[in-house]
Amino acid sequence: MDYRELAEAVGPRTGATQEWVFRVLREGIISGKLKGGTQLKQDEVSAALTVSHIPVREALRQLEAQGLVTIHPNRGSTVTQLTRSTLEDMMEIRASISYYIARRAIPLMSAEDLDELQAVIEEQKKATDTSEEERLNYKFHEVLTRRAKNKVADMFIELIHSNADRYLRDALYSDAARRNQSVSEHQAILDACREGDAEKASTLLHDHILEARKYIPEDLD
Amino acid sequence: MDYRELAEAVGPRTGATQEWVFRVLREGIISGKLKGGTQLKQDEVSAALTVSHIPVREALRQLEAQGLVTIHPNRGSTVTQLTRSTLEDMMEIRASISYYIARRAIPLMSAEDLDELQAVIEEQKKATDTSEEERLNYKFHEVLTRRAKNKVADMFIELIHSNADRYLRDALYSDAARRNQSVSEHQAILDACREGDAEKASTLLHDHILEARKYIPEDLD
DNA sequence: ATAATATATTTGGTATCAAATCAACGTACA
DNA sequence: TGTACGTTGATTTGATACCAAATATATTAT
Repeated sequence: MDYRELAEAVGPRTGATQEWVFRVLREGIISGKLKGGTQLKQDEVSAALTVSHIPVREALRQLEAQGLVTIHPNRGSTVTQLTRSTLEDMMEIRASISYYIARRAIPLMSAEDLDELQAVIEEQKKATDTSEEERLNYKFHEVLTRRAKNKVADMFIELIHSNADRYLRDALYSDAARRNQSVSEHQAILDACREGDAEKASTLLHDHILEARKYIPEDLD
Repeated sequence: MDYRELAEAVGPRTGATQEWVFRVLREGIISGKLKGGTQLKQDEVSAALTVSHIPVREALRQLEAQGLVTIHPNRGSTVTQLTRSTLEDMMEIRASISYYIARRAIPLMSAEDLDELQAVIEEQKKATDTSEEERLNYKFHEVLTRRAKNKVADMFIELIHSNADRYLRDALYSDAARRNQSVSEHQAILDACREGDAEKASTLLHDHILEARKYIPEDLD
């Protein structure tokens, strides 16, 4: 893997070197360019990014703490390879937290919030390429999450997102049938929000997220 | 703060230095010996533990990723000081995840599991000192969590535990009334498990955990 | 063929120096 | 008076050079 290519996508080194290395590797992993199992040799990374091995080590430790990298003591680091089972676990927790989020968020939602969600759905209907679809899907859930005003929920959802979605992307956004179903589920959730039926909306959101379990790749483990 | 004292409590340096420093600081923070807001100067720590500043920095980065330490760029690190609001957020997410955990765990519980939970409750009734009470309370929830077999739930619950409980300890275990209430709630949860009523047990557990919100110290923020 | 040993590679750690950052303080100037 | 501007000092941050420990690979001897 060409780390310099990843670095360019992230932009020039601003602020702390460690933080920059962290962002470069993180983006590489989340985007899927660095696949699960890839070895991340300290000297290779530091040479490619023209930094010393010190900030690289720190970046790797941080990535490990977020689950994105697995450090095998004295044997190097690899991009974390998730198992089917762990991905299932993540989807179930994401669904549970999202249920809570919706229960919290819906009573707090303004007309503008509902319009914003509707606008996202309209964009989704027109979306063409995969990355646009992914961005909009993220946006829909992000608007809901933000409204619940729970920082810990935000963090956990973001953590699951950064770890899991690189495995789900292909399956979730490749076929049109799945995409249409997802958008109409979003519409149903929004409709329930409009009716002020928090219980219904929360349950729909919960089940909508659990759907992703069906799209976990077969060829893991 | 005397870091060497903390180091002794953790034990001798085995394996990687970085890992040892991490454990020393982590234990210090979780136990409450290092209070929120305490400055953690790299040179001070590295001098006290007779290691270089490199493993200290790595340990601090990891602790930051877990929320236990806050790094102010170029201005040093402090033990994270949680706000009331964040603690409330944590309790609500802990309750939501625990609801899921109970729903999952109860159908999987064997007679031995139920006996184990009952045994913990009996011990709780006899417990004298605070640290024993805390250990048993942790144990009760840990048995349930373990049975749900969801690694991500384990991690998140553990993360919240390590961040929040140092703030709740005093209030939760100081007065006897609260303690008795907690134990009888555990009993009610176990009874519902015995009846195989997962919905009831889950709801009881959820509300039991939310109770902790009432015991968040006033003097935060 | 297999066990033991040597060699190379990689990680982990230390010492030391240089640079960057930021707070705090003080001074000049409007 | 009080705001703006430097200066100073403490501290973090990063780099370089070097070494030690662990692991993997190759080689040799039995």
